[in-house]
Amino acid sequence: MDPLKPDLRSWKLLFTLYKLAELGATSRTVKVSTEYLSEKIGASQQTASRHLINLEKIGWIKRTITPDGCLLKITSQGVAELKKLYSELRLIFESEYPPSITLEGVLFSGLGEGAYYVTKEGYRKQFMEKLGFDPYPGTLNIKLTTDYDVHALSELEAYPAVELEGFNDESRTFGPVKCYPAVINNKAKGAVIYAMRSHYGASVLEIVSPTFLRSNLKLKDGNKVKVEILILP
Amino acid sequence: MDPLKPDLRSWKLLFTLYKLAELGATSRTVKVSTEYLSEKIGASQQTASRHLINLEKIGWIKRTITPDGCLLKITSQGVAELKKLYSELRLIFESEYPPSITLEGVLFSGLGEGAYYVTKEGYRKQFMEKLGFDPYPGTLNIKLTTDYDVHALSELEAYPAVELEGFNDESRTFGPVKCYPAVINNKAKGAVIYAMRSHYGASVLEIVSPTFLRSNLKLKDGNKVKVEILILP
DNA sequence: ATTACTACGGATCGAGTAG
DNA sequence: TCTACTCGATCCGTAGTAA
Repeated sequence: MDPLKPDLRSWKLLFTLYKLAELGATSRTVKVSTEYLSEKIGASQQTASRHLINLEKIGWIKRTITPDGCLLKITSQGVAELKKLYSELRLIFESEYPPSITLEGVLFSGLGEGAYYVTKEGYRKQFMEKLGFDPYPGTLNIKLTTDYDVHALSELEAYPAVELEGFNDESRTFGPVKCYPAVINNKAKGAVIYAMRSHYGASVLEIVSPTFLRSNLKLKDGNKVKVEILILP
Repeated sequence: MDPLKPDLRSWKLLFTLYKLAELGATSRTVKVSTEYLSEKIGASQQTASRHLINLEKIGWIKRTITPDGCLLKITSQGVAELKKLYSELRLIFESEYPPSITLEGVLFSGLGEGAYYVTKEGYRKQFMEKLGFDPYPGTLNIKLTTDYDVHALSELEAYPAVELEGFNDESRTFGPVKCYPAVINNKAKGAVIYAMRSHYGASVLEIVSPTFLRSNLKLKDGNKVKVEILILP
């Protein structure tokens, strides 16, 4: 029943809350009988009553019982719950792109040159500015193993990215780079560097992060790694 | 499990569908394991699996099982379900007014003059045009009995209405009238006529409909009548 | 590693009913 | 009438496990 950890249980209540919102309970105090509500939610009068009791308990509605119905109003907390649902759906339907893409692959040791590029001041400054972290001097190389993952990565190209500008060094030119914020193994923050180099073809993910992930996440070569790439809205 | 009649049961599946949409399954084929999905919906792997089976059964998703996860895409039918939810929420939050207001009162016999006004060609024509029905020559008078109902009726004034224009007869002038489409006792279509006359003060609802409601709904003086007033978006 | 079956137990529901 | 309690029945999520 913890509203902070929405699971199937509180979702049932959210459905009832949603139906109350349909009756106008977000803006006005509405009078509904539990019998009437039960028809709206497709359950029994007793279930409707119980739901109202629980909704009041978790603070999503304010309830006053009268001899011929309940006077109900959704609290600001309840409205916030519905708005959360609403804005998530808006993101899904109004955004051109999916909110995230999750890929999986196998960790392997690269040639160590990721570190070289990442520590170049020209890039490093931009990592801090645009991604919000100072990159650990080294990258994680993930080999994609399935057709699905390779294909999904190729789709990524069309999505909006964080763009790092190219720059000139004393000795050479460094090209522009595209990055995508990402979450590694559901835990660590980082970013996928797209096409920094094409040594490995289109089936390798190169990941930069603020910490040494191999030790932080206890990763070894050959481990499966999950990378959730976040698409900018 | 009937998708056309959303209840607590199908809502559970809609919840899972919504979580799949968050993963981008509306626009792409996504690979998710039932274990991963179970975390997203706050349930067990087995429950996630069952939900996917049921979602496929009712045609909301297309599913391909692979050795390391399911390839899932939400069907157009599934997307339609989510859009229905989305547009309902949009109506709730983006509309200035509640979608409907339900009032209750007691039927009583009026002075019979409702019939006089309703049959005037000047009004009758507009009823047919703007409300879509030819009014039965007679109205239903509902006396509101609780403070809640009287107060709710007074709020109605601020909401957008169907406006019938005034007109001139040989003998006199008929003023403009505001109407609200309504459903009587969850069954019959009709309309509330607002302030056609103020004989009864602010605690009486006058209802016009295409049929003789007293016989149609088996109503007698003193019966409780429920009127759901529909607010224009 | 997956998916998804069976068995079980607790959560939830609806009938009856009290207040 | 209304709400909401108790109490069986049912449902459904979970554990264990097969494929």
